[in-house]
Amino acid sequence: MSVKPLKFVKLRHAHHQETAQDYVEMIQDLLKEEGEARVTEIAKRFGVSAVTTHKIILRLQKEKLVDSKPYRALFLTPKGKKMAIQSKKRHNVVYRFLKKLGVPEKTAQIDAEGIEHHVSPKTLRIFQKFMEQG
Amino acid sequence: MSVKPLKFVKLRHAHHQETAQDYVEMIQDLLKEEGEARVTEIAKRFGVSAVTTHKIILRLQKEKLVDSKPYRALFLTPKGKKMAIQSKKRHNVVYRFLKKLGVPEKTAQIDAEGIEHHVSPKTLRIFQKFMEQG
DNA sequence: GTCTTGATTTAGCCAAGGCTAAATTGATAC
DNA sequence: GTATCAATTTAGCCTTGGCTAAATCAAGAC
Repeated sequence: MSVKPLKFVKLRHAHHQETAQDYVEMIQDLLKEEGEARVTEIAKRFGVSAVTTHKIILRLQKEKLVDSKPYRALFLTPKGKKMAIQSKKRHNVVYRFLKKLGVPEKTAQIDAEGIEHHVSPKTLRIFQKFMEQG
Repeated sequence: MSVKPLKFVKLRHAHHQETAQDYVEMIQDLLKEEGEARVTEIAKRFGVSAVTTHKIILRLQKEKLVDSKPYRALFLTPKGKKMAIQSKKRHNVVYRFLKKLGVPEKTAQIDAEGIEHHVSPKTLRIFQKFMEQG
């Protein structure tokens, strides 16, 4: 058997993107639902402290995904918006795919949250086709 | 819309288990394939340094999943063996499920590696049923 | 028995994502 | 205009999982 680090290397890279994707998605949801996105509300929804959220937001600002002034609400940059839209789309495909398969609502929600970041474009297309036909 | 930290909290807990599961699976594979499991070979297969692997092994020893004496090969405790067997089983179900769906070999391998840790027992049973019938 | 060599371990660094406590600020009430 | 209060930020700590360089050890060569 040959040695295959590739899949594990990819896995580590995926992990590094997960937080960013979850956060931009959340910010987009809040902008839509509440009209604005604030650190405290994000923290509450993720179940972490506001400090943790704040630090992650700082990183996302450095990565030009999030835009904001000190002590003010958060916005997405065009880059952040694009990521949010793509993430949400992928999330929905995974979630609907699981439900179509017969996974109960709540379980589908929880599992989709974990699975979505590890579904490659190829697999996603297959999930989508399955939903449309199956 | 209500606030739901639960799914994200579960996600963080899942992450904390991932490394342990990947490592006990790998150790089991090496014991079977090579007769013994050594730090260097594990590191090579995961694509990380031997030092990183060593530190993770130390943690797994503290958690009573791995057993070994300094400078010697690694073994699984009964607890570690049990985890390895369950992980491998779940991994195989996810992998075969993806292939059954039509995902190509290599993609199925990569995606399964990321997805497996986020598939709940309920969803896993549905995957399994789909394979047996579908 | 000693030497060499490759494997393992230790030391010490970094980033990410957790936390609490304390300081700062914005906005609202008065 | 000032005081208050909640939200935000800073400071400082922890763990995990990365790394390189250096020290230690086991095992085979001689």
